[in-house]
Amino acid sequence: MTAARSRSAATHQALMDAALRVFVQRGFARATTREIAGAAGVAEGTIYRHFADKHALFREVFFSAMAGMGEELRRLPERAGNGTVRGNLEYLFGLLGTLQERTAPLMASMSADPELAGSFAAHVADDALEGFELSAPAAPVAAYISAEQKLGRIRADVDAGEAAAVVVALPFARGAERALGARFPARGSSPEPQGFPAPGAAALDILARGLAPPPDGIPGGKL
Amino acid sequence: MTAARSRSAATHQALMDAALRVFVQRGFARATTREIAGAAGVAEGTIYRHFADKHALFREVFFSAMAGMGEELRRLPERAGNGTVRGNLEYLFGLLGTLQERTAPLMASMSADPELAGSFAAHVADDALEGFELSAPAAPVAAYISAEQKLGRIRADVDAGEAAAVVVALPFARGAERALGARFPARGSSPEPQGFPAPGAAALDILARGLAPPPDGIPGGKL
Amino acid sequence: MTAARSRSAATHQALMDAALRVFVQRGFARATTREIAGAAGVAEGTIYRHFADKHALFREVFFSAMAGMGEELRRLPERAGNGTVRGNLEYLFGLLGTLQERTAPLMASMSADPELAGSFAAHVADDALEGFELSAPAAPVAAYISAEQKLGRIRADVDAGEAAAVVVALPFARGAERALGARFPARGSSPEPQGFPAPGAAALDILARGLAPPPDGIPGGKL
Amino acid sequence: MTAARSRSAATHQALMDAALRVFVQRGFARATTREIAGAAGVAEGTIYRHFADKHALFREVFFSAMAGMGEELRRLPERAGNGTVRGNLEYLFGLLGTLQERTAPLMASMSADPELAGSFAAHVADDALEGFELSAPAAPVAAYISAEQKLGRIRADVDAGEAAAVVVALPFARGAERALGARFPARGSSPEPQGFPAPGAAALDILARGLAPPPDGIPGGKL
DNA sequence: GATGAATGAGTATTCATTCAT
DNA sequence: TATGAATGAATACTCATTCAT
Repeated sequence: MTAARSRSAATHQALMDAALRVFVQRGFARATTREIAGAAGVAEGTIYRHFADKHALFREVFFSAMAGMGEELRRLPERAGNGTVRGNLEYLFGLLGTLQERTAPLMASMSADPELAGSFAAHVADDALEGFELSAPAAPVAAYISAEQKLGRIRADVDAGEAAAVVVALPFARGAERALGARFPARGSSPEPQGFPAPGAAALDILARGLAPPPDGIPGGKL
Repeated sequence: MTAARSRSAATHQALMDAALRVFVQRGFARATTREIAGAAGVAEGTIYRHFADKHALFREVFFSAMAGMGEELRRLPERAGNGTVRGNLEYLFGLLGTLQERTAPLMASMSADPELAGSFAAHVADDALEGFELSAPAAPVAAYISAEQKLGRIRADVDAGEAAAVVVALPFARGAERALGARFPARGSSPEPQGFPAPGAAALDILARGLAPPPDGIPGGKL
Repeated sequence: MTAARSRSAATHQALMDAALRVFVQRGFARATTREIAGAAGVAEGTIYRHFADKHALFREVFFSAMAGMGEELRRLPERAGNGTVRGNLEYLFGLLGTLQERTAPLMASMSADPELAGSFAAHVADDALEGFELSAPAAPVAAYISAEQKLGRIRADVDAGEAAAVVVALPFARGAERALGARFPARGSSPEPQGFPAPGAAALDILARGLAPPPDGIPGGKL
Repeated sequence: MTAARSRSAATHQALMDAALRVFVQRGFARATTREIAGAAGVAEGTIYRHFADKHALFREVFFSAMAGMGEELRRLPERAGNGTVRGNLEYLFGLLGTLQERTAPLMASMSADPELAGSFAAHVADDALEGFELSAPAAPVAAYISAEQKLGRIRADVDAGEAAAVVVALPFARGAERALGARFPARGSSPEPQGFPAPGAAALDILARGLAPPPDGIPGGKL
């Protein structure tokens, strides 16, 4: 029975891995159950012993792709006061970059397919979400910014929520563009994935400066 | 003959309008030629008198959706030195926001479907692109920033290209998230399209401050 | 009016020519009215001013392809007694060869498409057949053989009808095979149209000998 | 597993049988996958579990129709010297007649449809041809004639290849004409399949005489 | 007479899903 | 559990034919 279970679990995992590969490569709509089963080395019918349907398979793959990230994100506010703000933003960018890298191609399938998104939304509660809210990696970021504001390391006169949105937008845009760029065979020019450059030192500088409190005695100044 | 031509042109436009609606509502993959024809009030076969295939229809719809935007974007550098930097960024956000609003749902279909993206990339040269480069709304923005740097209105020690990427990321992320949010029936809570709030005053402040030159005599300071 | 008529007649002929080309190249089933109209340099709808439908166009093309041949064939019996039997057979082979060459590809379409054949059979009486019966180029040949038998130049103990069938079969088979061979890209070997070699001297010899009356005083002999 | 396999094999065979019927009755171009599936008593999609596409189905049907014939034909030269030449020709006519009867309607579809013929030619090497060359049932016949020539039972001064072409032409023409005749609803007259009569005793006599060596001491004589 | 835009029934093919083994 | 043959509804696309101009 343990053997049976582990065999089943292995099949399950093989299916998830194969599905991720195929979803990323072809997109959900063009990913066929036949190809997924083939890539996993099982029969087509086997998919339906492990997942209710193609949508369910996608959901499970998606959740697995962002597993663990929620936990790290929720711990972000604890970093307030430690190191430099810029350093913490850098750490956050790394976190969000990884998340984007993992989920951007899958996300694209969802935003391209309302039916899929609908089935996803409908089942979000049923599956284990581990506290990660889809549209809100911004929430823990806002909490972090708020905490830094109380410590005087981020200027007090910006709305923490909006600031969080700005911060989160950067790696999001980068990931999305990179995912899109990967779809284009890149005619002639660069074989490298085009799109926005990774948010590097300059991007961090701009954001950090934009958030930094004004030098003592000097107000924000005109813009 | 004129009547015939105008009849044909009317059908063409009806098809484009209907296709845009259906592509946005269902996504390219689930948009059927039958539904598009039905929405346009013509027979299915009529589609193929006006467009080589579904991909060609998509391309034309996409180009039409971003018509004119390229021109306005390319004129951005002319604004350097006029008004305030913040004001110009606000104008740019409006421009990019409109562009995103129009193209985001179509863009999603492309990033979700490599075959579609491939056919798009393959035909980009053939269709009238009006100078608008797909992955580079950032280029004219970089030119604008560069010009402002020469005028001393943006600090000289940031890379114009990276700064442009940061600036462009904001409306992009907002548009993409909004498009994704629209896919979710929003269980219970807000009927409003969720996602990042529009880049508002706070976002502009942060960016403008991050780009602003240091007060006289004071270097960039530690971050 | 004469101008109008001749303009119309020119269009009619252009259509016939174009249709013949396209029917031969693509076969009736794959020949589209669009391609035929294009090849004739007229609009698609124009076809229907000159022909009731695609079947009618085919019929007219077919009849035109074998125009005149009937007359020559019917005069064959007049050659009995003139020249040599072998020489007359050679002449006949030339005649039938030409006929085959012209009609074989069209014939193939008919034998491949019962509906087309049916519409053809149904309209045979309505169109001008000029005395040419489809399945009976054998009839005048049989008459010729009969006449030669009476003159003692062909042995009397063969049935004229069956002998005619044998004679007619040769160019028929050659033409059919040549038409079929033309369909095959001829992998590697000869770029020439394969198939049976043209009925040449040897074939004529065999037939002529087979039909020749036995030498005086010697019966047919055992076979 | 055995059961599954036999079930699959039965479906495969049912599909082949049904396809043969429908191809013969309607011709390849007008044979719809729907009708074939219906005739086989399976769903339309099932066709594509057994055959790559309609062309592949046609090819397999065609090969199956001429299965075994190649073997018998290749053994023809072994008959040289046995029985009478006329008897051997009669046997050959039977063989070729059967082959024609089976393949003529399918052959017609190929000669009427270059695309089909092309796909056929392109895949001939991939499928098992069992040594049967499409355009050359004449080859083994030529070998037989050659062998008889060495034995003095067929006159030495005819080219074996051309003689073979003549011999083969007879059943070919008869089969082709019969197939064509079957397409015509036979207006009024004979309900019997029209066309050339079967190559009967007379035809055999003519050929046998044409090939027979001259009586001792008498050369071929004038023709 | 000629046009060519529009039609819409028809076609081959795909693919998620089921179910007997 | 796993299989894979079978399903059948759905889909993009074709093409002979019509008809208003």
